Amino acid sequence: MDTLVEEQISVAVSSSQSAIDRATTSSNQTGQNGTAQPTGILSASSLVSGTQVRGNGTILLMPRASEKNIATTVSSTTQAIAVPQPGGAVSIVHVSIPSGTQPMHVQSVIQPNQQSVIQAPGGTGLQSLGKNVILLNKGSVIHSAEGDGGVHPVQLITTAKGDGCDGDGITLALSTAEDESRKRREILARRPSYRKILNELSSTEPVVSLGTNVEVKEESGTGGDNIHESDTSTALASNTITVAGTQYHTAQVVPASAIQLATGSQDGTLQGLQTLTMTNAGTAATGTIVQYAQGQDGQQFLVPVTLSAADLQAYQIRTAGVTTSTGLPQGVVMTPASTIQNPQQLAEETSRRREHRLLKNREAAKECRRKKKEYIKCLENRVAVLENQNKALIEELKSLKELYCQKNE
DNA sequence: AGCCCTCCACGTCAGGGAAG
DNA sequence: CTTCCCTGACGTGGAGGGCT
Repeated sequence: MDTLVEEQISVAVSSSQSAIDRATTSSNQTGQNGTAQPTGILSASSLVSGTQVRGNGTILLMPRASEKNIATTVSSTTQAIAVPQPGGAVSIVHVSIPSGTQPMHVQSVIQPNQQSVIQAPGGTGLQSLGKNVILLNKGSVIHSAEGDGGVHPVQLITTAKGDGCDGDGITLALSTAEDESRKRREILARRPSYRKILNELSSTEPVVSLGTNVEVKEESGTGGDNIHESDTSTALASNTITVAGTQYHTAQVVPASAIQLATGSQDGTLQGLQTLTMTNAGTAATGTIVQYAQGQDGQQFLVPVTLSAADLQAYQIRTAGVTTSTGLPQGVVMTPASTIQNPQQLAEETSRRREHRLLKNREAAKECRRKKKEYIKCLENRVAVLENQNKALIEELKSLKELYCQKNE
């Protein structure tokens, strides 16, 4: 379970010397695209120094040093508050911001690189909140309970890469009144898409994938096999692989070239020279492999196979037991291209493909479980925030009822 | 200590969906 | 259509706790 770090931060905002960085905005901001934006929009360009606008859609306003109790003066303009959490612990942050005559309380659960929910229950209204709290990751939800008890969603407009902007531009805009109720329902009812969340999560993390440079590592517990595979980004040479005492030779990749085959006699003397021209119709990503193996009857096969880049990564062939002084097996028998006639070879190829698939699936399953756990964590955080919000709304309703009763008396 | 239960992580299989 | 990736489902083994 996550350790919830509860912090109490009392914040009064000053105009210039506050320990928190502030993002200021005016009622007529000019956005990054140069167009005028409506009131209440906080654009990335308005952020003051110390503010980090991250590529993953996070605006992080760093408090200076480790100050947590900040005494500043009230400002009528925007204040942005950020609370970094070392170690990635979930923090519940309560912030009191003087706004006019009444303090506004903001509480949030913030988790690095995850969806966060920032909420500000209270009667101070959305206008203040919309200008005050900016710390969110992509996909975050910001709620503000207005005095009427309604919950106002704050629309997050993120100019992502590919839409013509630089990818760092993030604007926070208040939604229009006609959208509010609909969006409120959507935000509250929306079950975050598992896949979407995971995509967003993965976009903020270095992706570990099996690229073209595959490093094959066999687990020590699986028979102690020790496989070394050549880096396929380089030209493949003939390498020797020892697996469980059996020697394997990696194939020689011949890209659209001629192959010279020298067959030797039993005593190893050079009897003749055969030249095979193998045309490689594939792209540069493909290669022609000449593989040779010794069948159960001692007959040896030479099998040219055109492989894709993926296949080249892990390709290996089994050598014949005895080779001549030329380095080529004795009694070479040519087989048609892409036709593996040796049952043993076929079985090995099938086994190799299966092992490769299982390895991939193993990794995928691990990744899937990891993402699922993160997703569940995210849901738990959201539940916690919504419960707090619900509690705050109930309290607000209670106080409003009391106020109403007092007025009527 | 031995047994049982639960939880957790893992590997594998199967099926669906996306991409080429 | 094929290939690859993702994910639910299932089985397995280890760890930890409770009970006898």
